[in-house]
Amino acid sequence: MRYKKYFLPTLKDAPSEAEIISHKLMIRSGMVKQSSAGIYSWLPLGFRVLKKIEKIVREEQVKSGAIEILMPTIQSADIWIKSGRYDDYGKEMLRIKDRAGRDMLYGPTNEELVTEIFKSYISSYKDLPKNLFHIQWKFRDEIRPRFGVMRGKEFLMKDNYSFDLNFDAAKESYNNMFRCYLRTFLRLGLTPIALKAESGAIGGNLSHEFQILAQTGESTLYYDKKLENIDPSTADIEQLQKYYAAVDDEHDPKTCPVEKSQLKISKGIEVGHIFYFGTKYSEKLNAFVQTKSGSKIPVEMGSYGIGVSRLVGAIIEAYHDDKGIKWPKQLAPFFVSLINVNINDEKCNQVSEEIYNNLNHTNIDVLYDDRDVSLGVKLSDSDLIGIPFKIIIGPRDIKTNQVQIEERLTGKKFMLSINDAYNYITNEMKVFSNSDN
RNA sequence: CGGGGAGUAGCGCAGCCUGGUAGCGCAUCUGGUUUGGGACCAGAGGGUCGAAGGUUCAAAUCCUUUCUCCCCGACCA
Repeated sequence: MRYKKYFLPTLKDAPSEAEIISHKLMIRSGMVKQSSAGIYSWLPLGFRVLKKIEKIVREEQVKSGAIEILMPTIQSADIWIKSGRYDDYGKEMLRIKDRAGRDMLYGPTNEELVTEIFKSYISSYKDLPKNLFHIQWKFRDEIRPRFGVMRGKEFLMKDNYSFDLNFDAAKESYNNMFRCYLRTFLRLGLTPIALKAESGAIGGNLSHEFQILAQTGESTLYYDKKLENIDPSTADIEQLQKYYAAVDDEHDPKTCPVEKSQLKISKGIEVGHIFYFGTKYSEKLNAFVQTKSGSKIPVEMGSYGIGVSRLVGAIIEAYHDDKGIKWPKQLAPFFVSLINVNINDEKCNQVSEEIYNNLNHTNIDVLYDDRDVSLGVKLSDSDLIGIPFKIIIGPRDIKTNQVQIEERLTGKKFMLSINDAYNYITNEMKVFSNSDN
């Protein structure tokens, strides 16, 4: 992408409406624009990151056996009346009437709808288990939206729903998702902390919330040090659930089973939540399946959510410095920032174009800064938007066919020949894309 | 919803107390000089001062109503 052709409105000063660092950086880097309280437009840069996070979340779902569907944002009130939640959900639910005066709503979650889908087609134990997910915009009319996209009214959520014959199978589905969540967050570059949680409005009796560690998080977590070294491929869920982790208001130093030296305290942001709720919805909405013996029993369900748009803010909270965002490579909107120091220098242009074309042919996302502005502006914009690598092509070094490489995460800077620079970047790209799988 | 704060140019702000017809920095545009970490000089454009009503010869400024946004709390992916 050529910068001059792109739409990337960066700002030196953050609007006064933004309070926390991720919100400020998202506005300054031109990722989002607030439309009204808690509702945002995603500008090109933010949209790229959102899609990358969504892709990783999706891939991990699929790997874990969930099947993707897409349910509508607007739902009819009648299934919510059947489940009893039309009244329970209260003012958080945005209610709408269509032209015929029918009661509709903008979905805050999808238990009812997915149960309706399930029961329309599945009636035998032979078709179980099933696990359906979708990634769709939700709307919750929050009393007070805040922190930018971290607590918006409109947000992108991955939610999935498991259907099983009995409790043991449902528990296996639950544990499968538990593992999937750990893998997903680790792959996003985050340290996930799973906490036993109250299940709130969604209802149920087995529930964990997933927080990620970030200095500016909303809640204070007390947890066993060992949780920081989870290996998702070998982790034993039963074992993991025994590790201590609690939010501050549930932590009691007198009863805490973890030695003081083994106890870590950190701030966290909730990015996921999983629930087992049994037959709560299947009974009310008549989602019954026939067992081997011919009897009909309500299907056992669980639901699992990840706040995809919230993750954008949460990850920035975890990855930034005073210059801007420091995207983990797998999430960066562009992998490399190609900086032409002087667009009026013929050799600089020629070499820049050459590297730009080569990177494009290798399918490496490159932002070519071809603007006629000073080097400082280009460098600080690149730092602000958090691109992992810079290739700096300037008249001084190009005389000896050298370019400078700079790594955003480490601050490492060094000179390479033009060819080596290209090879270095493609190699970095390979290293990180292999480590994902 | 309770408590607090703010709406003046795209962004950040001053002016309001003490009414006299709007200003600064950044950004934008033009010309020139520059160019290795947010350049400089000269010039230019851009605002029904959130909205409505009132007081007054005169309102960004005083009064009333209203809308919006932000922060703290209860709620949540």
